[in-house]
Amino acid sequence: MLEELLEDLNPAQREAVSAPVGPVLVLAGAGSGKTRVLTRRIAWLLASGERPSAILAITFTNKAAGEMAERVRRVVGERADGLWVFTFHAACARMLRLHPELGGLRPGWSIYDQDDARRLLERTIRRLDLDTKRFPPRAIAAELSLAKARLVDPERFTEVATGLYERQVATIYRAYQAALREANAADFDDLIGLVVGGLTERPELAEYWQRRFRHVLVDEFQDANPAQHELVRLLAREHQSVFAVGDVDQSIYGFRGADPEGVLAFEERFPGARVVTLEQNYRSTNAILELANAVIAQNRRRYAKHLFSELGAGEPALRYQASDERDEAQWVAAQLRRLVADGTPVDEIAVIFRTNAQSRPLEEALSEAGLPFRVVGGVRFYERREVRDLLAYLRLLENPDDDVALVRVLNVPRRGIGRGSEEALAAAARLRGRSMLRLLREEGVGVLGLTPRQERSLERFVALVDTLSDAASKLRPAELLDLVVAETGYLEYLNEDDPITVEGRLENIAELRASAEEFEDLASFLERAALISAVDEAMGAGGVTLLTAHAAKGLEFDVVAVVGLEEGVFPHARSLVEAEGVEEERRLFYVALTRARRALLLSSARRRSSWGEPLYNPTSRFLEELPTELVEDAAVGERLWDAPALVRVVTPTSPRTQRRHPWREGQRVFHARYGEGSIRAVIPRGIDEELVIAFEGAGERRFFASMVKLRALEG
DNA sequence: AGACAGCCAATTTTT
DNA sequence: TTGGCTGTCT
Repeated sequence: MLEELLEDLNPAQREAVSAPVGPVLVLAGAGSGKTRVLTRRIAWLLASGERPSAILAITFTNKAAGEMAERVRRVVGERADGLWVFTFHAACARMLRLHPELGGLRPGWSIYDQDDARRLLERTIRRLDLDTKRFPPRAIAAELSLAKARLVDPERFTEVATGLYERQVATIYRAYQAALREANAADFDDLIGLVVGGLTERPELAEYWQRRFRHVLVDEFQDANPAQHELVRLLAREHQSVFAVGDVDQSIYGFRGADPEGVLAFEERFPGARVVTLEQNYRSTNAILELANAVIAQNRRRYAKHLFSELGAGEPALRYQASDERDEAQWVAAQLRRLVADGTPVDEIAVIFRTNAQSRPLEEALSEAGLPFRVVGGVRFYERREVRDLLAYLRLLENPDDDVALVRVLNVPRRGIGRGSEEALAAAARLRGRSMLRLLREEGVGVLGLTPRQERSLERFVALVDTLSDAASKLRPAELLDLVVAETGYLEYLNEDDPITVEGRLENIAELRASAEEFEDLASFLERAALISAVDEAMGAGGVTLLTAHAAKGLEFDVVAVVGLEEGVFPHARSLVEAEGVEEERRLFYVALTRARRALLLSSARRRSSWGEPLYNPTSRFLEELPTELVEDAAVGERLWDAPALVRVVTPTSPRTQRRHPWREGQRVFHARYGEGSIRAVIPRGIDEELVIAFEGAGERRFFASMVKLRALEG
């Protein structure tokens, strides 16, 4: 049984998987099978008789966590039940959900994502009478995030603050943390920080978790920040069984506090650690690996490592210098079209750029070339306004102290509660030391000194929230969501607000409902909604993938085009003035190159307009670093019309445009809340339909067919 | 309270 | 170029 788990592994992979229990560091080059090693190690531990619930496997993305759980399950089946395979944030959220006191939180606490955190921070800055020009919330948020990543709390921040500016930031930090606490909320960084704090200061809880997790495994270890390193250290304190897999050469999140030095310090932190290096690559041709090796060899701070593969010599990279970004995009499109005509599937192709802003000309050129494509990481699902609005309602029901959620929904849909009312409410709440909703409930609107009209609006809002609250404990999350939509008149609001976008927004709400459907309790649904970025949601549809180098990490494609190889673009201008900046950019370029299995296209533009202004950047230094014998220059002027006609183009279709149920007038239906009724009218609304249903006792109600949960009755 | 026009600023970003 | 915010007008 144990031996079986090692059969198809190479010697280095075997050594890692079967290492005796204790600290193990696996330095895994790109494409060297690190996920396979990690999942096999979990299977190995289970096969050795370890309980699943004693194992905590940590990743950075939900996608990676999902894949790992899936792969473990494939190997060990139901013996994987009870295993914790989570992101750092999800693992901490789960611990805090089980033990809110670990982080000084009360049950029902909220997770604030970047947007919520930024809003709270902005309010905090204004409240301190500081200028948001001088203290831009975005920049301050980044600074505080970095501080938290380094476990610098407000007290420590104050101690090390030099100069007036830093001292004021320290004041903001302190006030912001107080505001979070009052709202019974934790931001992303706090999820880690609060658990670390709790494990440090609460021995009885620390003991529980340290006993529970006999083994901690960490993927993408080079991306862990000091707070996360400390978390791993604390969790593994009792058993010292840490299995960390990482590649310093792929550390591309230094700007967010990731600390690849932590990889290098692993052996000090965990004495007696075994270190295994995986250098055999199972992904790319040797030409691609030699290009990547040559680039990364220019970096100083790294463990020397030389990737090789048995997948043949391969073809040199094709390089093209375009006149401008449009020319560049057209060249890429022409090349891709040729490759597709020759049989490369479109979803085995990626175009990688440094910044999202570069995608537009590529989208245009691919459209013109008739190639289907998808852009990864535009506006993300959970960042869409309608999704956030509805989640805010749900959050408020779970956590009445969540002022950020309250402010978000206070006047959405518009109900006559304007800035004046909001400010009066915020001030009064602050003065009386309670949250806004609590103040309204406990003291009424009378204490705010508002006009009768404003008071009435606020009272109506409180009545609405109370109605929803009463239902909250009785309904499943998806049903509660329906109720929120119905009671607030949210669909009508969307339609009035912007009829053009309403169709897409309805789809989003339907999708939110579908994901709510998977949950039995509100807290877990909200936790998931806050922690998932739904990057995965873009995956699946066929087409050329357009994405940033950051988003490309962990993915692989037959063909990769890396565009915009100019000084100031890639490497990014900002990196040129930062210490270690260019080295991180070089790692990013290395990540981009190593995504390719068979072929690489590299391009640059002599002229590129950015924000309307033309820029003339020299070609990227990274291009100069490539071995000349592995780079071939493309013929100048090769264009779309030189490429062969397409054999076939796969056009993505949206599965959600299909109707779920053919509702018809006169149909008898059952609704969980309103009971039995009959359909009075079916009105087409874009891709959706609006149903007018007359209920016995509940009167006439309107729903969108894609969202309402109805059971068809006979007759 | 809400609509609108002008102004400024602008990486990457798993969570 | 876009989007987000501020201040003014209705």
